[in-house]
Amino acid sequence: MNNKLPLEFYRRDTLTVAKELLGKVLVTSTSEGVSKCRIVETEAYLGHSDKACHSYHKKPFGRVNVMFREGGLSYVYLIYGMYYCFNVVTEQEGVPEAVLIRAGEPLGDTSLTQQRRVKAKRFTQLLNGPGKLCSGMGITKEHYGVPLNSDIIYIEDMPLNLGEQIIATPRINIDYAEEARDFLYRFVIKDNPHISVKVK
DNA sequence: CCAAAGATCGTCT
DNA sequence: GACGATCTTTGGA
Repeated sequence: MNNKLPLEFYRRDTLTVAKELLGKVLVTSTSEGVSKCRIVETEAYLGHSDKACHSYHKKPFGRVNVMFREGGLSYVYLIYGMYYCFNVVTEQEGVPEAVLIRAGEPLGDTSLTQQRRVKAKRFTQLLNGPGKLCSGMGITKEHYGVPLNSDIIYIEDMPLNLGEQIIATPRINIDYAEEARDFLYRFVIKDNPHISVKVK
């Protein structure tokens, strides 16, 4: 089976995409092998109105260039000099918005993910954070600007499980962003054990 | 040119 | 709960 989400899926309102990505299946394919996970936590970053967004009051150069392009591309950046974070670019060309994929639930054969995350003490800690997710799925700067219908990285359509609910909360670690701190732009699957930070 | 901070994680107390 | 690792990007002089 191969139901990759079409690129049109990403070329819509960023908050809608952030919510609808929950439950979908992220697939990566590297020289080491194929890895899959179910997306359980996302955050929206809204260019013009959002002080927490990398592209806030920015021109399309350097790291954020890909955010200004058409939805459906991958935006990967290095954080704190050590960890990658994986985002999905959304909206139309010229609207610099994206969704950060913060946590996933490993699916299928998880041996490769476990090899990449030898420090994880529990199964639920394999992909429960943006840096861990990139590490465990083998996502690096090589994936910067790659379209999400390519063979090396894509997302499969998948409905939420019966009875699962979506919760909106403030985003994690953006205390510097003044009023944007309080925006309810983080979305998680309620009660899922693989999310990065417990909902209060 | 240089200083400082950051959409994090693992370790230690 | 606090802190250090590590390096790109940014902002100010």
